[in-house]
Amino acid sequence: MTGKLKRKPKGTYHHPDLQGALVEAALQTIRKDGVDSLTLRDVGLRLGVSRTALYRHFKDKSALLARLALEGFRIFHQTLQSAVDQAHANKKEPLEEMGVAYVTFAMANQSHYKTMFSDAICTWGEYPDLALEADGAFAVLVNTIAAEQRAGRIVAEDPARLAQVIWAGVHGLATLGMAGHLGNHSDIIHLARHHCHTLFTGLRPAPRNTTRRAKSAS
Amino acid sequence: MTGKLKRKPKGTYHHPDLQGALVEAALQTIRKDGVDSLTLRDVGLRLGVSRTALYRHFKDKSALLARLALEGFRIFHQTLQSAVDQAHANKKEPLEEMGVAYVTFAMANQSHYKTMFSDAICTWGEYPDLALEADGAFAVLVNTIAAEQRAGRIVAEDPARLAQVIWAGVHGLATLGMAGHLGNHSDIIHLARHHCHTLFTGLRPAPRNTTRRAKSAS
DNA sequence: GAGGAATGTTGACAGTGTCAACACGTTTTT
DNA sequence: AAAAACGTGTTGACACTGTCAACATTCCTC
Repeated sequence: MTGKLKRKPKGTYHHPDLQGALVEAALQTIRKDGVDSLTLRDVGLRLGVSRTALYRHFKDKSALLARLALEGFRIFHQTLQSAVDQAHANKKEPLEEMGVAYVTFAMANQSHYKTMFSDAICTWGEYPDLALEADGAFAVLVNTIAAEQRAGRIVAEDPARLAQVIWAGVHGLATLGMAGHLGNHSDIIHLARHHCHTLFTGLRPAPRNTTRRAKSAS
Repeated sequence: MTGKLKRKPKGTYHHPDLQGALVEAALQTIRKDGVDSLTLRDVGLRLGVSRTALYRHFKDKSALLARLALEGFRIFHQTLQSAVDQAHANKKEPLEEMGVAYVTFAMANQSHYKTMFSDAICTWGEYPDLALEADGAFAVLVNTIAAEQRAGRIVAEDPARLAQVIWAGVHGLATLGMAGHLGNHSDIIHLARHHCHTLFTGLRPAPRNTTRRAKSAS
C-alpha cells in the first residue's frame, strides 16, 4: 500500500511530522507565555514526546528559535507587502501605511517579533535561510522606497540606506512600545503614524534649490 | 574607639561595602562578557564572597540588574546633557548632536544599554528610583525639544510626544546597530545623523516660506 | 527477511537562581 | 560586662534548565 498507516495505538514512536509539530507547539508557547518561558522540555511534553526528541530535528534551542523567527519573517513579509498593496489601492502613502503595519504587527505578535530579533539568534549569518527570509521582508521596504523615488515623492538617495533609516524608526517604536514605554496600543499606533509622516516630510525632495546641509565639504 | 578597625586577616566576614562592590563587579562582568553571561555565583566569587551573599543586598537578580540599569541611566543622563551643552557651545543643532550622542553611547556601552532596556526589568514601575533616573534622562530630550520650539526651530507640538518620536528613532538605531544589522560602527553613526537630520527637517515649523536655517541673526 | 539509517527515550551532567538553616560579627539592651 | 538582638555572610539543598551519550524502536532499502 502506498499510504503508510499511522495508526499508533500507543507508541507513536515515529511522529508523522514532529518537526512541524515542534514549531507549532513552540509558537503556541511563546504566544501564551513569552519567549523566555519557552523550554525544550515543555515543548516536548506538550506533544507527548520526550524532552530530547527535538534534537533529532534541531541542533540547538537557538536553531529552534531561528526557525520560529524564520516563520515570523515569512508572515511579516506578507503583512508588509499587503499593507503596501492596500495603500496603493486606497491612494494612501505606501511607506506610511507600511510603517504603521510594521508596528501593528510587532504589537500584535510581541513574542514572535522579539524572537525575530532575539540576541540568541543575533548572527543571522549562522542561519542562511533565516537571513534570506529577513532580506525578503526588508526588500519590500527597499522596493517601496525605490518606487516612491521614481514617482518623485522622496529624495533620491541610496534606497537601502533610506530603508535602514526608516527601519530603525519603526523598530524603535515597536521595541519601546512593547516595553510599555510609549503608552497604550492606540498611543503607539498614532506615534508610528506621526513618526513616519515626519520622516517622509523630511525626505521630500527639495522643492527647488538648496541642499539641506551646509556642512563643510568641498 | 570610634573607628572600627577593618583589619580582616582572613575572615572579612563583613565586607566594608559589599553593595557597591557587587554593583561594580557585575558591571565589569557585563562589560566583558555581556549581560546574558552575568551569573550571581560569578559575581560573588569575583569578590571572594559566596554565591548567596548578594541576597542580603538585593532581592533578586532582577533587582541587581535594575541597579545596574539605574547606574547606566545616570551616566546616560550626563552624556546626553553634555552633548546638548557642547552643541550649544559649538553652534550646532542640539537635537541632532544629542541623537548622535545617544547612539554613540549605546554602541560604546552595549551591554549596559541592553541592561537598561532588558526585559528582565521591563516594568520600571517595580523600581521607582530606576524610573526616576530614566525620566531624568528623558527630560533632557524633552527640555531640549521645548527649547528648540521656543527658538522656533521645530514645530510646536506636544514636546513629550515629539520626544517619544525621536526616542524611538535613536533607540531603533541603537538596537539594530548593536545587533549588527546596520553595518559597522561608522555606518551606524552616519545613519544616526542621517535619521536625526531627516526627522528635524520633517519637524521644521514653517510650511510657509521661511528659510530654514536663517541664522536668526535677529 | 536482514542490515542500516532515522527517529525517539532514558540517564546523567554541569549550570543556574533561590531558599532555609546555620555561623559570625556588631550593636543594643539589661 | 554579660546577654540578647540584629545584620550580614556561608553552606546545603532544591527545582529547573540545555545538552550529550548510550540505548530502544521503527522505517527504509537491499
